[in-house]
Amino acid sequence: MELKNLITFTQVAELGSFTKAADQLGYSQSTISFQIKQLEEELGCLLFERINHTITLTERGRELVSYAHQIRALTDEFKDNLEKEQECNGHIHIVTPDSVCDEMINASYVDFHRKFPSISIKFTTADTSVMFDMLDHNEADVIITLDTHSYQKDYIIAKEEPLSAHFVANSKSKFAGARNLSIQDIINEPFVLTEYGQGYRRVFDKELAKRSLEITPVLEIGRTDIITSLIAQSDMISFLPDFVTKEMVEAGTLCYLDICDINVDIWKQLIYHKNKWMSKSLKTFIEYVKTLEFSK
Amino acid sequence: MELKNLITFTQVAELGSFTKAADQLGYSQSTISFQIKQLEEELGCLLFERINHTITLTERGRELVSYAHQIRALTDEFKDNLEKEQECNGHIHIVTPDSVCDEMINASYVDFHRKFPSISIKFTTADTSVMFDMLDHNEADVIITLDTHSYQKDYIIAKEEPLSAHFVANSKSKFAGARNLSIQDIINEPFVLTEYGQGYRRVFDKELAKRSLEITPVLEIGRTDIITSLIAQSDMISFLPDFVTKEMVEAGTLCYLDICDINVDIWKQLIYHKNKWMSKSLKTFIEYVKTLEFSK
DNA sequence: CTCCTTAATCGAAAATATCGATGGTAAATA
DNA sequence: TATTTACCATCGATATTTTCGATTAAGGAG
Repeated sequence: MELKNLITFTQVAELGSFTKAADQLGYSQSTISFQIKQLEEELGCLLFERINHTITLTERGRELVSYAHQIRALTDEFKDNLEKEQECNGHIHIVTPDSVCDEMINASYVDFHRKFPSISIKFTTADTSVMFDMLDHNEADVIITLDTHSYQKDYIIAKEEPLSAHFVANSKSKFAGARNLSIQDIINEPFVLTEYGQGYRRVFDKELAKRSLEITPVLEIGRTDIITSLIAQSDMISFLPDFVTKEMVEAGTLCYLDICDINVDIWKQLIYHKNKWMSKSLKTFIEYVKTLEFSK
Repeated sequence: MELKNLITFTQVAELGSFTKAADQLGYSQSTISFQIKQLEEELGCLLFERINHTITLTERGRELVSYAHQIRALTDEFKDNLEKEQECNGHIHIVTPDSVCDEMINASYVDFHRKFPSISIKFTTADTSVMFDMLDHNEADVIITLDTHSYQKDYIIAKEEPLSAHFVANSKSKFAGARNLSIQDIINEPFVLTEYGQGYRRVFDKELAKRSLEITPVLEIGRTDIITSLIAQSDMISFLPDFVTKEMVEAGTLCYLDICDINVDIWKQLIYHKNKWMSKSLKTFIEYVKTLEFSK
């Protein structure tokens, strides 16, 4: 039972004539005969009675008219919805490190939701490698990484920015205000760092390794908000991107340490898979993120 | 958007695999690819995302699944209904003379309805010629005629019986009990006859005409129940099929007149059009009527 | 590193839909 | 009454569409 035949059928039923339906639908009359016959054979019942070359709907035919209309209504409704959706709604799954998630929720989410209320967003946090796996398995629509400035042919980088990062401590720390410190000066202090899984932590470790140095942190944790609040209450030191600490530094709670002999190259990248179907909402989201100052 | 494709689509969505759906549906895998592609092109949107040879439903795809299920449910419901109807229900339009209508309603309808409660019947009364017109225009499903023993290639006679008919009068009539009367003896009495439109009335007139006789009835009326009750209360005479008068004759209210020199050949016939679609209910009805004593 | 699975693609073959012409019938018209 | 018109069924030829099988490319598992 194909939709095409059903449409022909309803047209015939409405017009009460094969010939008229043929004209209306742009078929030849024999085609209409064929299509109706096909329907009748498939359903195993007569839909029209033909007596003296005029047709009358049978009982079954009348019922089919009703069903056909319902089916028609459903397909129309679906197509209407499709067009409306061209407008913009849908779900987006975005995966980021904890820190970025925090930042985006605090800084941008309310605004985004106000502008595009019909786009629903799911935030998940994950390690860099997991994020790429998720892209590969289409479990994430976009990811944001804090890592080296990487490039791979399977992924598209929608936006990227170098990120400045500093060693940070409580502003009452003995290192606060000290000028031209060396990494050696602080290497034995108690460190709180993000998990190794986070890209920029790996970049950081690699940079130390170049100098044959290594830090064994007293605490490793993904949640950067927890790290900053810990540092604020103790003499621990961390190494964090500025966007995480900026607020507290400006408020005078934390301060950057002036370590001159290490320079970590971290990038913040907005990435999606090259085969990703760009729904309107996904495009909208990406365009929106592009307007943001990434590392403010 | 053809139903075939929708079925394929739902199967793919359910199994999460083109290949599995192909196996299940008995298609080759390339056919599934083609059908889905066809759907996607027609709808102008991606239904599945393909990343690394695995498929994921898109937002639209998920919606289509829901619509497809609804459509599927509708067609299933229709087909179920079809099968149930094989059982037997529907409407039958039967057209008869007044007299037959009366008889059938009184004698058989209650029984028929008890046996086949899901068959609804519409009775209409009409003249013989109108009845045949109605068959020709498929306005009547079956007709019952009281007429000559006729045969025409366009019609199928499902059942037929010769019908005996008598001149009848009030049992207190001066002719009651009289033996070997001639038509001449009663030709000038006041007659009440059925309308000329009823076949057997025409047969009757023709028979008289053979003898160069003619009756001008004092009243012509289709309703034979009215004729009989009139006769019962007056000295009028009528000519009626026995099934109409039998009861009152047995009750002693009316009596047959013993007219020997006229013999009217009337048949009761159950007729339908040769192109008529024999629905189960129509078949049932006809079979039922065949079990009846037609002219009891 | 190899085997297995997956989906896309392509050309050939098969199946199907469509058309136009024809025929028969009934109704409308002259 | 004869003629024309309108209607649907049927048939053979044609056009279109669908399907298949083989191949390709790429990831995943062992």
